Amino acid sequence: MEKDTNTEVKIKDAARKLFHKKGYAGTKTRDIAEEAGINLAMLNYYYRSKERLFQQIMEESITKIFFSIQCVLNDTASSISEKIDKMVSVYIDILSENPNLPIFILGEIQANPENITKKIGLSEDLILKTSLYKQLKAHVKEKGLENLNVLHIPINLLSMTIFPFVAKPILNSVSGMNESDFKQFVNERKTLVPMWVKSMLKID
Amino acid sequence: MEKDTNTEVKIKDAARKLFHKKGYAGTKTRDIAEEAGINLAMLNYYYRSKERLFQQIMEESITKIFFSIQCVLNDTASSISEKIDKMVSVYIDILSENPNLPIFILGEIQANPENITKKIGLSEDLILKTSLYKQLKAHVKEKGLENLNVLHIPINLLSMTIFPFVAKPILNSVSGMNESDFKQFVNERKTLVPMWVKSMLKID
DNA sequence: GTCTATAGACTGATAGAC
DNA sequence: GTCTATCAGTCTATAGAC
Repeated sequence: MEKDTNTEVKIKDAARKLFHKKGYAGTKTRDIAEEAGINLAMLNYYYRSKERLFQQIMEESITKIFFSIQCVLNDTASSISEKIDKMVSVYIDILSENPNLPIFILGEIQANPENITKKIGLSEDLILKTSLYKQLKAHVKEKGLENLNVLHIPINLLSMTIFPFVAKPILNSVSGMNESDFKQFVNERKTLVPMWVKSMLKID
Repeated sequence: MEKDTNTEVKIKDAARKLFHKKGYAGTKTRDIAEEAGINLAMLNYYYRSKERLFQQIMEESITKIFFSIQCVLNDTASSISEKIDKMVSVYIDILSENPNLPIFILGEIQANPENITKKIGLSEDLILKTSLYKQLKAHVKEKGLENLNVLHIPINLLSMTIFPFVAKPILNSVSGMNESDFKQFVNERKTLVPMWVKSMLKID
């Protein structure tokens, strides 16, 4: 067991912060060392190389954004309505604490599609095989919405939940929002987004 | 007048492609030269520096994604409904031809918020002072939706329109979509997204 | 305008002292 | 484990021939 401010942890925390903000190519190992308050040589002592350090950060990031909600999507005990509420709430909490996470992952995938999508297990299990997806398929049939491609629904849910965070700096500029305004705006969406999505499904 | 495949244009086309995909830090001048089929020295002959070339690409990109729809948003002759239809349609066409544009701009802003937001004129004119925004303010009052912060509406419109493009590589992996499936999926949204947003506003 | 060759600065990584 | 010093490779940019 190590104390929670030891060198290894400090390096990873600094790396996460800088990789998330600047991406792999935009982050220099010297910047990570400076941010962590340690020597450049320590980075290679603990993590062998910039590439290996990046892989660790990327794996943790993928886990956080893709697998955090899997238990919600696959809870066979909960209804569609409950899953929608929970999903939006969980995501908004995650993104509030990791605002740079979505652009980081999407940017790295765009720059290097083969590496990222292959390395991580992005299979059809993530959406098509979830309990939520099966419930949605049954629901649209029951409600006479057969013409609706069900995939639009989770996409809308994720769109309206994630997009305000990726557009946050622009929102600040074009609407004069400050940090506190943004917090309130996003908090309103915890109830609004589920309401809108349920309306698309004729729930309630 | 120059022929449309001259060196200067070839360099800019190559630079746009690579900057959009890899970002500023991830793009090397040698890669731009190779992609353009010209010599590295030519890049500096025509554009002085990587930084200046990037600024030109960035300005064009900002114009394309922010100012292309300003005429739609400020058309005093059209209704809210017509503006929504047009906005989604125009954006989907732009993004279909420039799929890497949103992540490029959002990524550069995240990496360097001061530079980008300040350099470009991201004032309140872009949304708060548009004809659409005024129409929306009047509409929610008329429909008894005063409790709704109007800003949620354009955010939802942009969310549901742009997000499928930024998540395209993930969508391919998790849903088995190919290029043709994606085209159809996005095309469906040209009618679905306006329908959903109008429903939020109790239009129709 | 276009090329080759190279200068000059930066970056990732390591050797070796402590 | 931590530091300083430095190597080897890469990157942007330019000088100079044609």
